[in-house]
Amino acid sequence: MPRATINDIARQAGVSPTAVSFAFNSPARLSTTTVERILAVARDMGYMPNPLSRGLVAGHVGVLGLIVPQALREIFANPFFATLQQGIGSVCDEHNLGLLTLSPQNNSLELAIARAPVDGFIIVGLNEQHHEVLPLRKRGIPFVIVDGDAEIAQSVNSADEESAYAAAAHLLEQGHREVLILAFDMPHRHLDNIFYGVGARRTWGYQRAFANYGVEWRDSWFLPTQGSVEGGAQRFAQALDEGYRPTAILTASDLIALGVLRAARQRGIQIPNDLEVIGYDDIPVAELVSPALSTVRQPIMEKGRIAGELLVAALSGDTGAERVVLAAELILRETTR
Amino acid sequence: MPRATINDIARQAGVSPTAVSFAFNSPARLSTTTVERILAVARDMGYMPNPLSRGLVAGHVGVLGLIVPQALREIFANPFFATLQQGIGSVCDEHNLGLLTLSPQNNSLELAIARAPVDGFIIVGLNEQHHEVLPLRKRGIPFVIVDGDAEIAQSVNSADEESAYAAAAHLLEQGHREVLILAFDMPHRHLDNIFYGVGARRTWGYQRAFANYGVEWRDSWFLPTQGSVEGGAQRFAQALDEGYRPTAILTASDLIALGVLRAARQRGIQIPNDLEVIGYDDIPVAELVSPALSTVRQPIMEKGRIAGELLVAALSGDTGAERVVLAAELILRETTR
DNA sequence: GTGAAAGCGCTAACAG
DNA sequence: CTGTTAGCGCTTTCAC
Repeated sequence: MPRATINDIARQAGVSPTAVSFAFNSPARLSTTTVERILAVARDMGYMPNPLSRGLVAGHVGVLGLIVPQALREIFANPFFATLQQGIGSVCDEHNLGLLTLSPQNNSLELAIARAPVDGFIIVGLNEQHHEVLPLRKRGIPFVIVDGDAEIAQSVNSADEESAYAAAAHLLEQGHREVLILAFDMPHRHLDNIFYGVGARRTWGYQRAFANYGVEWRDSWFLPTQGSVEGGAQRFAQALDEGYRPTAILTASDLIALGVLRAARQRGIQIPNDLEVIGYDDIPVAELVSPALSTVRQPIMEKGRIAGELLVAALSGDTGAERVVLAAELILRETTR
Repeated sequence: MPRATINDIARQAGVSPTAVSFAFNSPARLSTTTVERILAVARDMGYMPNPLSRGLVAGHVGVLGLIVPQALREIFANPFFATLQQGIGSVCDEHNLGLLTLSPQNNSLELAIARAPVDGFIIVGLNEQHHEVLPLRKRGIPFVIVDGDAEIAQSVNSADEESAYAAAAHLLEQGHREVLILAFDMPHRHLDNIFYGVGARRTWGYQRAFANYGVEWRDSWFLPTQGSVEGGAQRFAQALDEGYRPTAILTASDLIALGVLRAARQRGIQIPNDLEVIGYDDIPVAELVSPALSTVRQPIMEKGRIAGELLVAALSGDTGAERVVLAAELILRETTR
């Protein structure tokens, strides 16, 4: 049976559809008895106003969209996103909003964006100029970029270049010269931003450190790695098999670093004695594992909270174009000496 | 500036709105040149069909709703939900759906449900008869219950009674008689199901074990606890302050158990020598912490996947009423002797 | 190959 | 205090 509509209720209660609408939205405008009668009928017939129709008329639906160029399955497996979502979620909680998490549909983020019943977007890991993001700019929908470059839109980033520099500098300072870098791996379909954004900024930081310490930069020691524990473990094992003999490793995320730790253990490599490892993010498990992971801490939750707040502000017409950059700091634990 | 509508595009391209619609949805019905012209204009003006209007007409929006009676902030901080969402997410990935996570709005889940632009719901931790869920049954919207009782709706649960029995029995078998239970704490507004659902089933399991081993059941040793590390730590510390001297503890979740571990360490209590602890869930960190947590493993991801699949099936008219119960098993690690 | 018109379910002027 | 009416933006028969 099809859902009851406002007209069904109106007919059943012997009133006009308007009256039913009022009963739900501005009960004060109806007599108490009418409201009660209408609500009773509605409850009886299991009626609820259709959120789509309502949203269509109202011009908003009370949902924020979170867009990430990865499968949902991967997003929810990643503590970085869990923490980011906590930040965004805290804003949603305050404003009675829902959070819709979206990933590419049929390999197209643009498609996912086009179909999303939301009031605005938070986009992670893509630049404003990205071809799948561009349409949003022309369309009037508010969005904020997290971990990506933006010149017009609002954005929230952390100090990637500086913190990457600090991590690399620390290792070089200790005398390391065989430093392997397990960097982010961008899927081909998103390749147009490989030279920008978070990955690029961190790379610049690494390169600046190498230059500063007079150490030769070798592209062959810069390996794109899938951003998971599994990915880190595999990439590191493969590197060993290929003959790499690093004395230190920098990774694009803690998840990757955790994979390195695991693979190292399996191969009998002592950490930090044989190999020093520095991760990135400082996700909660970083300090729980043993040895505890040295890493770069970025304020992920804060990132989410700020992104959420900027978006909510934009939704209510506040059209500033803030570009927030949060500080990040090197945390030395037990995977460095 | 307001967003461009289908009419704007039609006017600009010198065609009817119908033609524009066709250009997007059934390009075959238009001449190639017309389609191109329309699409060009659309791209130019940054036009995208409004998902709400489209959903209103089509009768679906491509979004699954996940309803949990907790704040979003808490949901995303909880590895149980992260894993559950991985399961649901894998189904969404396959079917090109988005996942909308919702929590109570103005303290009302019903309100959140009413406003959600989704095709169906997955409801966690509430029974079918719950007053905030009941309206869904009358309304024609498909939903599946996870971790809750259902007689009419579909549901996915794990073997709570049996696994709780196993955990308690293990401790009693070892000779423990001072067993503290840190159970789920249900917010007042959801009190109407405190005697049902997951919490109740586990309690029955505990009680059956106590009876079986001839150990007296004391309600005062059954303490509702907020389901977080913090909650577990506080509740345990408080219990100690109140004079409880347990030799073993059963907790409703690993998060709570982690809190117990932390508080125990602060007070110099040796685990497992002074105190044995068994958690519940087997979230990923459970085996990473030290000492590694003994716990009851339930297949959380599988739970999510099955719930997602049941819902997707229901969406396409498959109106079975499955009640799935997954196995759970006791995993003994280092917090038990 | 293209357009007119009706309607999805709801809200909000505007009358009465 | 209540109802009439006109859309919100889109899709979709059904004609032309």
